[in-house]
Amino acid sequence: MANYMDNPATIKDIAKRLNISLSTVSRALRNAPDVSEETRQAVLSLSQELNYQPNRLALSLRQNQTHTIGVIIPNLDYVLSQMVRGIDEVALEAGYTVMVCQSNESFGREILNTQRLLESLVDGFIISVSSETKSFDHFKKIQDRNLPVVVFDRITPHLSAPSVRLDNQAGGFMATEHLIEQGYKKIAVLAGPENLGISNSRLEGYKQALKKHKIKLDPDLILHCDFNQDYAYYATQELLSMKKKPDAIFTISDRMAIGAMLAIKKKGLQMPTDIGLVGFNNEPVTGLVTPSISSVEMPSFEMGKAAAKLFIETMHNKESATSIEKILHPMLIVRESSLKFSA
Amino acid sequence: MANYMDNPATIKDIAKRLNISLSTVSRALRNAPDVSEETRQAVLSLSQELNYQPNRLALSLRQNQTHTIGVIIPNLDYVLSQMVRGIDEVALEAGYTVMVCQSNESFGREILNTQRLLESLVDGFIISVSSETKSFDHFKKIQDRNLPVVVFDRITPHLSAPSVRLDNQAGGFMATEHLIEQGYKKIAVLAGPENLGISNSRLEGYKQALKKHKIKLDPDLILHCDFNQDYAYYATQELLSMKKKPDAIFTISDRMAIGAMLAIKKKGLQMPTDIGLVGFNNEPVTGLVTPSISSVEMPSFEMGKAAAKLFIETMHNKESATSIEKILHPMLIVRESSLKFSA
DNA sequence: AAGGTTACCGGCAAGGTTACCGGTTTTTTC
DNA sequence: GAAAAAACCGGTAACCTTGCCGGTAACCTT
Repeated sequence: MANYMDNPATIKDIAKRLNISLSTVSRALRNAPDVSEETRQAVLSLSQELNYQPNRLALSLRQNQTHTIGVIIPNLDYVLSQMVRGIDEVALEAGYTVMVCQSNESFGREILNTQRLLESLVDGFIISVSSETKSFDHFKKIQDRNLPVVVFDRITPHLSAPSVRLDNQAGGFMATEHLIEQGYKKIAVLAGPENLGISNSRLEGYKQALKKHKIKLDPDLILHCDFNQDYAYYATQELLSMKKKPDAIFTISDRMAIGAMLAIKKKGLQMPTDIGLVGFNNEPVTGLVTPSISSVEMPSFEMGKAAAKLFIETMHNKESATSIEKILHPMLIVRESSLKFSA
Repeated sequence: MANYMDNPATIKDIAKRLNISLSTVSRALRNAPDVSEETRQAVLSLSQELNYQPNRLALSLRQNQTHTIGVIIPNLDYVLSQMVRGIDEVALEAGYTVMVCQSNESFGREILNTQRLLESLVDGFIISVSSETKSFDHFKKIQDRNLPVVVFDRITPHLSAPSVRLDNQAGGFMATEHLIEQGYKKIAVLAGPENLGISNSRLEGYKQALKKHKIKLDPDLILHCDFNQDYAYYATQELLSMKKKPDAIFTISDRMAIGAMLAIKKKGLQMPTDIGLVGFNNEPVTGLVTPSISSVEMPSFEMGKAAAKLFIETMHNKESATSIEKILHPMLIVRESSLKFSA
């Protein structure tokens, strides 16, 4: 009744046509021993003729792995897109497919994503946590199942797993020191959300730079706000209406730097003379606005690749090295917004 | 020997513990009839206790569907990220997970992606074709397997499938007409790759606008080049060194508009007085540069949602309506780069 | 009292693949 | 020429779930 050509061919079809057993076909296709060259050739050529493709579901069911990596990220902005491209690159090469889920910075969504990916029986996770996330129970479920996890970019001490991250502290340090060297005295920071590791590390770098150059830390110059252009805009307006107004601002992301820039312009101040500005991420837009904005570059694409590589390593020897921490280095790109004294 | 708690519980475990058969457990869990309320409750409560999750692989194998959508896109730029977010949104809601693959505008990569997703036994595809793609045999393999396909954004007549797209011609038209109304006489176009539908539609809109306003078409003012800032930069330099230099440029993407802007600035010309500029996509960057760039906005997020919705519809009644074409409408955002006469 | 209906449940097969065990044939070895 | 080794192959179970069919008991019908 059913036309054999309708559905994709299976080893069963091959076995029937060649009058041999399933096992033999399976062995032949996998280049296992215990198959005569003759039958192997017969199987191989017939499988080509029938355009045989192994059924991944059956395979996964049998072998208990899906060759799929679950990737959870807060969004798909410029930096994360680059990282995803890096992950994709390495994963594809290694025979994995990735399932990318965006949490949209929402805690609930992150839980849902985790749940869904677990149901999809992914072989493991590559995660960058949402900024809303304060509890980590949903990730414990992953480790309960003994699945490998790599965290990247936004890492967290609450999740013990191999990680790939930027040396955020160094980034914060070099941005701040650069401003100091340019003669700025009262440097404010627009830090990100308070519970986010990368925010605090970059802030730590800022503090370190002040300390090195013996500048007293002024807590009023540190403002926490969301990773968001609008929030940064309002925060900057606030800063600029202070009595002891800052003469430079370091923002922890470029999105925020843009917000700051707009507020500065609105106020009628000039960069870099009245006020200096340094951002973070080196998004292309920073080089296009006027004045162009100095920014700390992170090797996003490389970070994505590193995360995927680390994942695959972890995958292959599960036991070892839960405490591997791969750290990539930032680079300061100096542009007009902070260059008081041109070189 | 094996600890029962090690591996996720299966219906087998439940059956054993309750001393009933697999079938009964299955029926109870699916709220099928032919199960007494008593046993149903017993099954349900034990399944909760054991934290039972149905194994999706076995389910997929049995039911011949994976509840997974393969998404193939050329890259993850601003517009496509929005679209993917839209797709994600709807898919999640409908119980699907998506596998996003980037072709990186490479034909070979697109073939590989298609292959991989087919192997992963996705239930269907949502596709935006790469700009390099001129042959469509790899997509035929999808339709050979009778899998539903929805094409979006970059659609192509060579692939007969339901589609979601922007009214690109209208976009090209409104951009051009706007420039004409602002008094520009010699309007050049930086068109995209020649074989790409969206390029040609936008170009068609341009021609239509010229025709309506009885402006003679000058073929020298139409330049095809890659969707790329650098190419656009050089193309614009070329345009500006012509004898009969244009007084306005319409670029088919914002990325190209940026390239054009840089070339114009380099040449020392002023926008909008010396030369007008309109881009396409309304990326945030267009509102941030100086002068801000007018651009044609497309509802990317909505387009993604529409594509996913259409996919799910197609999925549910496979036979019907291969020729559905959902068209969304663009909107012109006027900014400084083209506003000769302020309103 | 014989037959029919209903409510409930179990057995088996199917879906595609591979691991394991055991069996048969051929080749090698002394 | 017999025994050991090697080469080759088939059967079955396993992975987990569901669909189909058949079966048992209790109840209801005439």
